[in-house]
Parts: sequence; C-alpha cells; structure tokens
Amino acid sequence: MTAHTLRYYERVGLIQPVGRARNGHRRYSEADEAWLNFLHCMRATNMPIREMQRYAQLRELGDATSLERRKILEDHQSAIAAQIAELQKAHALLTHKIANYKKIEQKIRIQNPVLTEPEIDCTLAPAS
Amino acid sequence: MTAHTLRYYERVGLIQPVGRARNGHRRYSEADEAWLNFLHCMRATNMPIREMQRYAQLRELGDATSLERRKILEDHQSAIAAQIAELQKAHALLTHKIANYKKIEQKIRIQNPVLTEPEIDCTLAPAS
DNA sequence: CTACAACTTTGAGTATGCTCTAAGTCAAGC
DNA sequence: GCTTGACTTAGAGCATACTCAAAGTTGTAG
Repeated sequence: MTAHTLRYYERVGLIQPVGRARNGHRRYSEADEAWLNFLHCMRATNMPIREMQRYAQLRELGDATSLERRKILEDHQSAIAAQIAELQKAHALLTHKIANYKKIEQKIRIQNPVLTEPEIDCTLAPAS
Repeated sequence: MTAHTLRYYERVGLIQPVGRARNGHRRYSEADEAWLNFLHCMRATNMPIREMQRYAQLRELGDATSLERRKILEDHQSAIAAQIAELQKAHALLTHKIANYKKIEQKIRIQNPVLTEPEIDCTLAPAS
C-alpha cells in the first residue's frame, strides 16, 4: 500500500483521521495497521470500495451493527468462493491448453529436425 | 457478454472481423464462439486486455508462435494460482471473523433478553 | 544557514474496460 | 407505404480505484 493509497483511504472514509506526530505527519497505531491489513485483504479479493465504506461506517457505530456487518462478510465470502471456482476452472483449462501446445511443439520439432549438428567443442581446457 | 463488448473486442483486435449476414449483421461461427469463450475465461480471471491482444496477434501468426503463446498461458496460470491463494487466505480470515461476530451477537442477546414475551395467538383457527 | 528528504494539502489526471449515444440501415409484419 | 425492432457505425462518456502534481511545511545533516 502506497502513501497515496493510505491518504486516499482516509479521504473516502475507510479509515478515521489517524494520529499525527508533532510535525503533522501521520502515525499509524497497531490498531490502524490491523484495520488497514483487513482492508487490504478485502480489496485484494475484489470487494468494491463502496462496500468497504459501508462496512467501515457500520463499524464506527459499534456492536449494534454486528448482524449487518456479518451479512456483508458472509456475502463477500460467497463472492470469494465463486471467484475461486472460476479461477480453478480457468486453471484446469490452461493445463489442457498448455499440454496441447507442447504437443504442437513436438510435431514442429519432428518436421524441422536440427539440420546442422551443433559443433562440439573439442579444445582441451587446461586443467586448473 | 454484451453486444457492446463483442464489438469492442473486435475493435481492439481480440477477434478478427467476423462473418456478416447479407444485411450486414455479424454472424459468429462456432469457431468464433469457442474463441470468445476462451477470451471470456481469460478476462474473468483478470488477464489484461493487452495480454489478450498479444496472444491474439500471435495466434494469427500460426504455429511458429507456439512457444511464445504457451509462455503467456503458463504465466497466466501462475497468476491464477496466486489469486487462488490470496482468495483462500481471505476466505479463511472471513470464516474467523464471521465466527467472532456470532459470538458478539450471542453476548448482545444475553445482555438484552427479550423483555416482552411475544403474544401467543390463541384464536382457534376454523378447521378447513 | 542551507540543502534535502519526507511529509502535508487540494484538486486534477490517468489507466482500464467497458458502456452508451446518435444517427443511420435494413427486413419483416400490418 | 409505414412502423417497429434489431442491428450498424464512429466516437464520446463513465465507473472504479487509484496516482500524481504543485505548492507548502518541517526536521535533520552538513
């Protein structure tokens, strides 16, 4: 996560205005870091910023929003499962296609055998 | 895939100009469809359009580009594996967090027991 | 004292991948 | 003949998520 991104996240309300050093520089607490890690994990799995904002807002309202937040996480977990399924399908497809390319390359090697045998280096290397 | 997307793919060279009916409408052959399916599968797993263009170009050059194309697919397969790993990590994290929310909700239910017992409907429904 | 690096701000700019608009053509049904 | 609907085109517009620019402040090192 770049500094740019951190500021952006603060701007759009994903993180509360964070503590500052005396010179005005941001200081992230361990709690901030944990929250940022969570955000990063959600973004990395394609949760839209909008959804993350919604979650962040509920979080600020405290325990009363537990059910709603849990729903968001459950929905996202389903989305993740769907993504995994899609990726696995593609992974399998690629395994097939790659195998096929290897076959094609084999055929090409047979049609175009090496015409000029590589020179064998017959110089005697001096024993070191 | 929408008609818009199909035209967009044709425009950016992902598919060769496709056959037309007499009225000028596009007619997709089975080969076209298979290729489009493949494209869709790659996009759905986050291959950038750029990479797909590169692959499509090589494909038009024929078997001589087999090695290069295979490399693209192998790289993408690695990318997919990485994505799966990331998603699985997030999935596990969410399982934990969701379990935690359930605990929190349990506590809230204990702190705020149902004060007004729900009315029990004592009317005798007429037997149908 | 000065230079430099590293942060600060607001607001604009960019990359990606569609997605839509406007104006036009065509074939079928009434 | 006229309407309707589905397509056609070129080009503009948009959503998302950053990413950067410009101008300014601050603390440290030489």
